[in-house]
Amino acid sequence: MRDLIEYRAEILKALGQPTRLKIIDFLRDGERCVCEIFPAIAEEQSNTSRHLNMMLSAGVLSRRKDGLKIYYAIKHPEILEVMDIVTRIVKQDITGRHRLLKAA
Amino acid sequence: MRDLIEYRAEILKALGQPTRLKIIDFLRDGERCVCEIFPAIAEEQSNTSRHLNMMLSAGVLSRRKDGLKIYYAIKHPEILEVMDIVTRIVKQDITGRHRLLKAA
DNA sequence: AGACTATATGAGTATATAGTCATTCACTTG
DNA sequence: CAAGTGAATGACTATATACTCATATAGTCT
Repeated sequence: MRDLIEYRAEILKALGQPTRLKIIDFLRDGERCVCEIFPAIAEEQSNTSRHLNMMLSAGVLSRRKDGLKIYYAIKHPEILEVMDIVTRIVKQDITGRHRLLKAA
Repeated sequence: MRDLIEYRAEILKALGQPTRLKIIDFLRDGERCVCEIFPAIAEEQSNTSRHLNMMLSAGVLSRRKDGLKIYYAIKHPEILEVMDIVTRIVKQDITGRHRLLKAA
Protein backbone atom coordinates (compact mmCIF):
# COMPACT_ATOMS: atom_id res chain seq x y z
CA MET A 1 0.00 0.00 0.00
CA ARG A 2 3.04 2.21 0.47
CA ASP A 3 3.51 2.23 -3.29
CA LEU A 4 -0.02 3.28 -4.00
CA ILE A 5 0.91 6.76 -2.86
CA GLU A 6 4.07 6.80 -4.95
CA TYR A 7 2.20 5.58 -7.97
CA ARG A 8 -0.57 8.13 -7.60
CA ALA A 9 2.04 10.85 -7.15
CA GLU A 10 3.81 9.71 -10.29
CA ILE A 11 0.69 10.01 -12.39
CA LEU A 12 -0.27 13.38 -10.98
CA LYS A 13 3.25 14.70 -11.35
CA ALA A 14 3.25 13.54 -14.96
CA LEU A 15 0.16 15.67 -15.51
CA GLY A 16 1.42 18.66 -13.57
CA GLN A 17 3.70 20.36 -16.07
CA PRO A 18 2.70 22.84 -18.77
CA THR A 19 4.45 21.17 -21.70
CA ARG A 20 2.96 17.82 -20.78
CA LEU A 21 -0.46 19.35 -20.34
CA LYS A 22 -0.23 20.72 -23.85
CA ILE A 23 0.51 17.21 -25.05
CA ILE A 24 -2.44 15.78 -23.15
CA ASP A 25 -4.71 18.44 -24.57
CA PHE A 26 -3.48 17.66 -28.04
CA LEU A 27 -4.05 13.93 -27.58
CA ARG A 28 -7.60 14.46 -26.42
CA ASP A 29 -9.04 13.44 -29.80
CA GLY A 30 -6.94 10.31 -30.16
CA GLU A 31 -3.48 8.99 -30.84
CA ARG A 32 -0.86 11.02 -32.66
CA CYS A 33 2.69 10.39 -33.76
CA VAL A 34 5.60 12.34 -32.35
CA CYS A 35 5.99 14.12 -35.67
CA GLU A 36 2.53 15.58 -35.24
CA ILE A 37 2.85 16.31 -31.55
CA PHE A 38 5.98 18.40 -31.32
CA PRO A 39 5.02 20.93 -33.99
CA ALA A 40 1.54 21.20 -32.49
CA ILE A 41 2.87 22.16 -29.10
CA ALA A 42 5.81 24.15 -30.47
CA GLU A 43 8.53 22.33 -28.60
CA GLU A 44 11.73 20.65 -29.73
CA GLN A 45 11.47 17.09 -30.90
CA SER A 46 13.91 15.87 -28.28
CA ASN A 47 12.18 17.64 -25.44
CA THR A 48 8.82 16.34 -26.61
CA SER A 49 10.21 12.83 -26.81
CA ARG A 50 11.41 12.99 -23.23
CA HIS A 51 8.07 14.19 -21.95
CA LEU A 52 6.27 11.48 -23.89
CA ASN A 53 8.55 8.85 -22.45
CA MET A 54 8.06 10.21 -18.98
CA MET A 55 4.28 10.03 -19.28
CA LEU A 56 4.55 6.58 -20.79
CA SER A 57 6.43 5.20 -17.82
CA ALA A 58 4.14 7.02 -15.41
CA GLY A 59 1.27 5.08 -16.94
CA VAL A 60 -0.43 8.09 -18.46
CA LEU A 61 0.18 7.33 -22.11
CA SER A 62 0.37 4.26 -24.29
CA ARG A 63 2.59 3.78 -27.33
CA ARG A 64 2.17 2.02 -30.63
CA LYS A 65 4.69 1.56 -33.38
CA ASP A 66 3.74 1.76 -37.03
CA GLY A 67 6.70 1.65 -39.33
CA LEU A 68 8.88 4.63 -38.67
CA LYS A 69 6.27 6.44 -36.71
CA ILE A 70 5.41 6.02 -33.08
CA TYR A 71 1.94 6.87 -31.97
CA TYR A 72 1.18 7.97 -28.45
CA ALA A 73 -2.26 8.01 -26.91
CA ILE A 74 -3.85 8.71 -23.58
CA LYS A 75 -3.91 5.37 -21.85
CA HIS A 76 -6.92 5.78 -19.58
CA PRO A 77 -10.01 7.81 -20.43
CA GLU A 78 -10.13 8.67 -16.74
CA ILE A 79 -7.15 10.96 -17.33
CA LEU A 80 -9.45 13.19 -19.33
CA GLU A 81 -11.99 13.16 -16.52
CA VAL A 82 -9.24 14.37 -14.22
CA MET A 83 -8.36 17.14 -16.62
CA ASP A 84 -11.96 18.22 -16.87
CA ILE A 85 -12.35 18.37 -13.14
CA VAL A 86 -9.19 20.38 -12.73
CA THR A 87 -10.31 22.77 -15.44
CA ARG A 88 -13.56 23.23 -13.55
CA ILE A 89 -11.68 23.99 -10.34
CA VAL A 90 -9.49 26.52 -12.09
CA LYS A 91 -12.42 28.32 -13.64
CA GLN A 92 -14.20 28.47 -10.32
CA ASP A 93 -11.11 29.85 -8.64
CA ILE A 94 -10.52 32.43 -11.33
CA THR A 95 -14.02 33.86 -11.07
CA GLY A 96 -13.52 33.82 -7.32
CA ARG A 97 -10.39 35.90 -7.70
CA HIS A 98 -12.16 38.37 -9.94
CA ARG A 99 -14.75 38.82 -7.29
CA LEU A 100 -12.01 39.53 -4.77
CA LEU A 101 -10.30 41.98 -7.09
CA LYS A 102 -13.51 43.87 -7.68
CA ALA A 103 -14.14 44.00 -3.95
CA ALA A 104 -10.67 45.47 -3.34
CA MET B 1 -6.23 31.23 -21.88
CA ARG B 2 -2.47 30.76 -21.76
CA ASP B 3 -2.61 30.85 -17.99
CA LEU B 4 -5.26 28.19 -17.80
CA ILE B 5 -2.60 25.66 -18.59
CA GLU B 6 -0.20 27.04 -16.02
CA TYR B 7 -2.89 27.09 -13.41
CA ARG B 8 -3.98 23.54 -14.10
CA ALA B 9 -0.36 22.42 -14.02
CA GLU B 10 0.13 24.15 -10.70
CA ILE B 11 -2.77 22.30 -9.12
CA LEU B 12 -1.75 18.94 -10.51
CA LYS B 13 1.85 19.46 -9.53
CA ALA B 14 0.72 20.33 -6.03
CA LEU B 15 -1.00 16.95 -5.88
CA GLY B 16 1.83 15.01 -7.46
CA GLN B 17 4.21 14.53 -4.56
CA PRO B 18 4.09 11.77 -1.94
CA THR B 19 4.31 13.95 1.15
CA ARG B 20 1.58 16.20 -0.15
CA LEU B 21 -0.56 13.23 -1.07
CA LYS B 22 -0.27 12.01 2.49
CA ILE B 23 -1.51 15.40 3.64
CA ILE B 24 -4.43 15.30 1.23
CA ASP B 25 -5.34 11.82 2.38
CA PHE B 26 -5.23 12.96 5.98
CA LEU B 27 -7.43 15.98 5.26
CA ARG B 28 -10.04 13.85 3.57
CA ASP B 29 -12.33 13.93 6.64
CA GLY B 30 -12.08 17.65 7.18
CA GLU B 31 -9.85 20.46 8.34
CA ARG B 32 -6.90 19.87 10.66
CA CYS B 33 -4.34 22.10 12.29
CA VAL B 34 -0.67 21.86 11.44
CA CYS B 35 -0.01 20.37 14.86
CA GLU B 36 -2.22 17.43 13.97
CA ILE B 37 -1.00 17.08 10.40
CA PHE B 38 2.74 16.75 10.75
CA PRO B 39 2.68 13.98 13.36
CA ALA B 40 0.06 12.14 11.34
CA ILE B 41 2.23 12.06 8.26
CA ALA B 42 5.49 11.70 10.19
CA GLU B 43 7.25 14.68 8.69
CA GLU B 44 9.01 17.64 10.24
CA GLN B 45 6.88 20.58 11.20
CA SER B 46 8.84 22.91 8.94
CA ASN B 47 8.67 20.65 5.95
CA THR B 48 4.96 20.11 6.49
CA SER B 49 4.45 23.84 6.74
CA ARG B 50 6.15 24.40 3.40
CA HIS B 51 4.04 21.80 1.67
CA LEU B 52 0.87 23.22 3.17
CA ASN B 53 1.82 26.68 1.99
CA MET B 54 2.60 25.39 -1.44
CA MET B 55 -0.79 23.72 -1.76
CA LEU B 56 -2.46 26.81 -0.37
CA SER B 57 -1.00 29.03 -3.06
CA ALA B 58 -1.73 26.44 -5.73
CA GLY B 59 -5.39 26.70 -4.78
CA VAL B 60 -5.64 23.19 -3.42
CA LEU B 61 -6.07 24.00 0.27
CA SER B 62 -7.74 26.69 2.31
CA ARG B 63 -6.56 28.06 5.62
CA ARG B 64 -8.31 29.28 8.73
CA LYS B 65 -6.79 30.79 11.82
CA ASP B 66 -8.12 30.03 15.26
CA GLY B 67 -5.98 31.48 18.00
CA LEU B 68 -2.57 29.90 17.89
CA LYS B 69 -3.62 27.15 15.59
CA ILE B 70 -3.98 27.23 11.85
CA TYR B 71 -6.38 24.87 10.22
CA TYR B 72 -5.94 23.67 6.68
CA ALA B 73 -8.64 22.03 4.62
CA ILE B 74 -9.13 20.80 1.11
CA LYS B 75 -10.51 23.77 -0.75
CA HIS B 76 -12.53 22.03 -3.45
CA PRO B 77 -14.35 18.74 -3.00
CA GLU B 78 -13.44 18.08 -6.64
CA ILE B 79 -9.87 17.48 -5.47
CA LEU B 80 -11.10 14.34 -3.79
CA GLU B 81 -12.83 13.25 -6.97
CA VAL B 82 -9.52 13.62 -8.73
CA MET B 83 -7.82 11.52 -6.09
CA ASP B 84 -10.44 8.83 -6.40
CA ILE B 85 -10.10 8.66 -10.15
CA VAL B 86 -6.34 8.45 -9.96
CA THR B 87 -6.59 5.70 -7.36
CA ARG B 88 -8.85 3.81 -9.73
CA ILE B 89 -6.35 4.18 -12.56
CA VAL B 90 -3.53 2.96 -10.37
CA LYS B 91 -5.44 -0.10 -9.25
CA GLN B 92 -6.35 -0.95 -12.81
CA ASP B 93 -2.75 -0.58 -13.89
CA ILE B 94 -1.44 -2.68 -11.04
CA THR B 95 -3.71 -5.61 -11.81
CA GLY B 96 -2.66 -5.16 -15.43
CA ARG B 97 0.99 -5.47 -14.45
CA HIS B 98 0.29 -8.60 -12.44
CA ARG B 99 -1.26 -10.14 -15.47
CA LEU B 100 1.85 -9.26 -17.46
CA LEU B 101 4.14 -10.66 -14.78
CA LYS B 102 2.23 -13.90 -14.64
CA ALA B 103 2.38 -14.17 -18.42
CA ALA B 104 6.15 -13.70 -18.39
C1' DA C 1 23.93 -1.19 -49.29
C1' DG C 2 22.89 3.89 -49.11
C1' DA C 3 20.02 7.75 -48.49
C1' DC C 4 16.31 9.19 -45.87
C1' DT C 5 12.92 9.85 -42.10
C1' DA C 6 11.17 9.46 -37.34
C1' DT C 7 12.32 8.92 -32.68
C1' DA C 8 15.41 8.40 -28.78
C1' DT C 9 19.47 9.45 -26.12
C1' DG C 10 24.08 11.48 -24.26
C1' DA C 11 25.98 15.33 -22.24
C1' DG C 12 25.64 19.56 -20.37
C1' DT C 13 23.39 23.71 -18.01
C1' DA C 14 20.32 26.38 -15.31
C1' DT C 15 16.72 26.23 -12.24
C1' DA C 16 13.41 24.03 -9.04
C1' DT C 17 12.38 20.98 -5.36
C1' DA C 18 12.31 18.44 -0.95
C1' DG C 19 14.30 18.18 3.02
C1' DT C 20 16.91 19.62 7.53
C1' DC C 21 18.22 22.52 11.48
C1' DA C 22 17.93 26.76 13.77
C1' DT C 23 15.52 30.80 14.37
C1' DT C 24 11.75 34.07 14.15
C1' DC C 25 7.07 35.48 14.24
C1' DA C 26 2.22 35.47 16.04
C1' DC C 27 -0.69 34.67 19.39
C1' DT C 28 -2.30 33.33 24.14
C1' DT C 29 -2.33 33.23 28.90
C1' DG C 30 -0.39 33.54 33.59
C1' DC D 1 5.06 41.90 30.22
C1' DA D 2 7.07 37.24 30.50
C1' DA D 3 6.78 32.63 29.32
C1' DG D 4 5.07 29.33 26.39
C1' DT D 5 2.98 27.26 22.24
C1' DG D 6 2.03 26.72 17.23
C1' DA D 7 3.38 27.95 12.63
C1' DA D 8 6.40 30.14 9.23
C1' DT D 9 10.90 31.30 7.42
C1' DG D 10 16.15 31.79 6.48
C1' DA D 11 20.01 29.38 5.08
C1' DC D 12 21.78 25.45 3.34
C1' DT D 13 22.37 20.81 0.85
C1' DA D 14 21.40 17.19 -2.23
C1' DT D 15 18.81 15.75 -5.89
C1' DA D 16 15.51 16.23 -9.74
C1' DT D 17 13.74 18.68 -13.65
C1' DA D 18 13.24 20.98 -18.11
C1' DC D 19 15.58 22.21 -21.77
C1' DT D 20 19.09 22.48 -25.69
C1' DC D 21 22.32 20.86 -29.18
C1' DA D 22 24.45 17.15 -31.28
C1' DT D 23 24.43 12.37 -32.18
C1' DA D 24 22.72 7.65 -32.29
C1' DT D 25 19.23 4.24 -33.29
C1' DA D 26 15.49 2.09 -35.82
C1' DG D 27 12.91 1.52 -39.59
C1' DT D 28 11.78 2.44 -44.80
C1' DC D 29 12.51 2.73 -49.62
C1' DT D 30 15.30 2.65 -54.04
